[in-house]
Amino acid sequence: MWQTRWMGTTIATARARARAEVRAEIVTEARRQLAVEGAPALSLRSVTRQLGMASSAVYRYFPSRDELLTALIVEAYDGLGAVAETAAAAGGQAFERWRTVCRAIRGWALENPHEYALIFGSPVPGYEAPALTVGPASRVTLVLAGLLVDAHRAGELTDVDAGPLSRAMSVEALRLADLALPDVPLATVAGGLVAWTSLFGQISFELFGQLKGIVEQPEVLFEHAIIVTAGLLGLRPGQLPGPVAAQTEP
Amino acid sequence: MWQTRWMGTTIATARARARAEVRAEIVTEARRQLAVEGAPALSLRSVTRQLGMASSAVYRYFPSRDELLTALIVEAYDGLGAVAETAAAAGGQAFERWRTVCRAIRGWALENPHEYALIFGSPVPGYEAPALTVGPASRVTLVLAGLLVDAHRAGELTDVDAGPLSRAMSVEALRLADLALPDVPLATVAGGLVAWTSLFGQISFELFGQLKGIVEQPEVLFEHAIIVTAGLLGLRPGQLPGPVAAQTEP
DNA sequence: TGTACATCAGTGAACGCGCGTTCACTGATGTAC
DNA sequence: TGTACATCAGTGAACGCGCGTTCACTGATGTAC
Repeated sequence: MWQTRWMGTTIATARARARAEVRAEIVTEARRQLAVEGAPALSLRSVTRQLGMASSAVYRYFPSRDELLTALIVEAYDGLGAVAETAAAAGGQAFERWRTVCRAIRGWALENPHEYALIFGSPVPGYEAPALTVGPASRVTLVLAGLLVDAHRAGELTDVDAGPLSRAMSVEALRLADLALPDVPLATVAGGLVAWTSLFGQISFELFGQLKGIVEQPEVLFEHAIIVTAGLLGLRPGQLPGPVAAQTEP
Repeated sequence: MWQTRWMGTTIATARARARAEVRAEIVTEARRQLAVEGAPALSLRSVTRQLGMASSAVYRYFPSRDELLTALIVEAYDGLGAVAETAAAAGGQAFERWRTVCRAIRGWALENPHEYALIFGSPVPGYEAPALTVGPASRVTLVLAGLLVDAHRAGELTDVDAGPLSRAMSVEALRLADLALPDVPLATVAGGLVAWTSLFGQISFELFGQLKGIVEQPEVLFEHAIIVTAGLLGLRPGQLPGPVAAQTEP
């Protein structure tokens, strides 16, 4: 079926393709179980059981459970990163983009709570994320950074009035600016860091149950947080405080 | 040894005391293992092993592993609550108190990372925190609320300029104000919620390794976050931007 | 095109582990009279 | 003060479980000539 004139390479490709397919099946099933039961309940045996293979077969694809976990972590980061990138690509005013990206990130988290917990929850003791997760992990962060760069270039950043930065904070901000936020004012970079941690702090509190009994409609608080954190970046809503979309009823 | 004239009650008390002591030993040992290995590695068997008792003995004190976990969660909340209360009791200007409490909370988290993860990290699938954790859990939150109430009474709150609140946000803020923040302006209540999630978001990012490779000195960013989030509450540093204490060198 | 050989995905049994929980028991502690 | 009885903390063996990982193997897929 796969034979062509270049038999050797083509057949080799077919085997490699089969290999890639099984590998993908394993990851897919693992992701499914992660989504349903959460990371602690995920085991190689339950994955292979579900796939109808011997439990030892998985070792042809992953040298250990940790490697499979790593694959899931990478998938999670990539999923979140893709969502954020798509949201940012929609364009529009800087404030609107910030809002769109924030909502997209929260949306992804609500749809994939266990994946979110996997990457933003308590670290698994004994597990050290390998270097290859760094790239996927930075996609969201780079989206946020790019947003600030664009806003600055478009002249949409107003001054941030948090008082002068401490010297040490200036050093941190300067290093980051050189890295990913060229020309963005340091006060905005510093505020951006706080907005960044706030954003995920908000989502974690919601997902991990910390708002229970205190905030009845987390999405309402989230919308408020978007506005407030935008202020930390030097972003203001358009001339009129536009309609707040997510005021859904309970 | 314990005999007195009221033998019955006294001896009964002695037995109860012994019981309480063993129970405390179990919890102490469990807490020790939690601190060293983290919650996932904590098992009844390892606790009793370390204590030199039969693994079944623990069932005289805790009907299941989850009950022991609950005890640890309560202890963690109480520890954090006590630290926050002490910090708030130090008095001073509203901004200074905010800063002191924030630092105290972070200090506790850094000293007790696994306890912090236990209460603010990813929830354990299948474990539902029982109602008796609610009281200890609210201690920190009430400290923060009290701080705003005091600041308002002392006239130390300036206006928060985040634009008008959405109607839904006003409803949330009003309910909370009635609950624990009498007379505090709704914009401050709303900002306080965001500051609250930011505070813990910041700490979680630091503890869970999310700042790695991005922020070199987390305490520097934390000090900045204190100032910035204070702004969300309508709190400003004193007349002069006072010395920032935690600018330690690496 | 045909044949001998190499590769390698997948098997199934086994190892060794630690876990939470139950249960019938022993013996010390406390109680009632 | 002494004795019969009740309570209950702690024991030790056992149950049943699922886990990650290893290993010698089979048989299909691919390669070299």
